[in-house]
Formats: sequence, C-alpha cells, structure tokens
Amino acid sequence: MEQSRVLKSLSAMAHDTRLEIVRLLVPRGDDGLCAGDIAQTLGVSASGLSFHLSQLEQAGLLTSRKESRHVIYAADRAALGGVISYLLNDCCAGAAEISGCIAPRAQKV
Amino acid sequence: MEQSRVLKSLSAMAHDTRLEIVRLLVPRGDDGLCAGDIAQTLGVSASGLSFHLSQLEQAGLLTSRKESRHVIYAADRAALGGVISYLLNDCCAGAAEISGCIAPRAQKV
DNA sequence: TCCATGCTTCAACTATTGATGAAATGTTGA
DNA sequence: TCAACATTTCATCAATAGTTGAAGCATGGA
Repeated sequence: MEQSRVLKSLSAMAHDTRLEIVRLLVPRGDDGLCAGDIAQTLGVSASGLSFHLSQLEQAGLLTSRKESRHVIYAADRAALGGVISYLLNDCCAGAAEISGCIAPRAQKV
Repeated sequence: MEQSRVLKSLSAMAHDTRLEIVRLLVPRGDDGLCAGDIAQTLGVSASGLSFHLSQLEQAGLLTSRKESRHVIYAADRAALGGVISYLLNDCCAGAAEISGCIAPRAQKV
C-alpha cells in the first residue's frame, strides 16, 4: 500500500466517530450495517454520519452497497490490514520492540 | 492503550511530514536524531519541523532529550506498538482476514 | 399517485490545523 | 562578553475539517 493511501486512511481513522464506525463494522464483516442503524447505534445525526461514512469510503476503508432503500456499509478488511501492515512493516520495519507489542492477546485464527 | 490516546496518535501520524519523521526515527532507536538533522534530511524549515515534532511528542510517539545545544528526538517504540496493537486487537478484534494481512514479509526478530 | 422513509447534499458557520518568517531563548566557544 | 548556533515560540494568514439544519432525491408501500 502506498504511503499516500495510508495517510488518507490514518486521517480517516483519526476521528472519534469514524474510529467507532470502523470498530462497529469490522466484526460484522461483509454483512455490514445500514447507515440508519449506524447512526442510531452511535447516536449521531444522519447528515453528520453521512459525512463521516464518505470520508471512510473515500479512504478505502469501507465499501457501500444499496439494498432497496438502505445503504449498507461494510469494513474493507483488506484495506485495514494494509494500513496496519504498512505501519508495522514499512514504517517500523525491523523494530522488534514494536512487533513484540502486537500480540498481547489470543486471536482467532 | 485508551482510545483517546490512539486517536491522538493517529492524528499525529496522519500527516506526510510527521509520518516521515517516524519512519526516519524508528530505525535509529534510542539514539534518535537531533532536530536540525531531521529538518535537513526531510527538507523542512526549522520552525515547521518544531511544530510537527511537538505534535508527535504530545501524542506520546516521540521522546526528546537535550544534549548540549541539540535536542535529540527518538521514536517511542512501545507507544507505536501500542497503537498498532490497538488497531489490530481492539479495533479489529477477531478479524482473521486482517491479522492475515500483517506479516507479508520476513522481519528481523 | 401520494406520502413516508432512508440517506445524501448543500449552505453557512465555527474551529482546528498548517505554513511562514521574525523574534526570543538558551548554549557553546572564541 | 560576544557572536554564532540550535531550537522554540509567536503572530499572522490561508486552508481544511466538522457541525447543524434544511432541502433534495430515490425507493417502497398504501
């Protein structure tokens, strides 16, 4: 992943509401969640949410699809993995102290 | 690491010059580099650099120490690891597709 | 067709961020 | 002490980001 794309992703995630959106969507996988449900869950206005969703989508972290009158958003896990990978491997290449930090708890594999 | 701290770190890294600073400092470890050398390497003005360094330091991603008339900055690897760990484990908990993305190349251990 | 729903877009405004260059601070060496 | 150096701070300005509420646009059901 190119650095400019990573920068966009970092900007996108560097906001309270938007990081919450990502946290909400990741575990739902491709099923995602429609905009209205996200707004309700996070307690934000529809138009405000729409703004943040488009930031995330432009950064490539979310995908969207229409389903009847709903718009379903889902996290793009590969993109998220790409950002994390960049931070770990390109940005912090070879720093064992950092790699050592990243697996503090058991993960589903 | 708490989310508010992660947000600060993401904001700090979400800037061209600042991400370059991190990339420059990580491989140097605790030796770090003085402000002047960083400015010269990256081709930015002293005052501009000072601004960005303080953003990174406030986010906890850098440490600084004075050595005679120089100020030496070094990456805080634990903090960086903490951010990456948060993204991987808290933000994207359990998403195997993401974990699977993060080890595309061999790392020094 | 008409209305309600779900979402986005727009306009206006405020707040934050970043760039620039000059001035200030502190340190070293002559 | 004085001058040069390393860095930060400050003031100013431009650009960007975020919030809010109203208006717009599809879609689906009565």
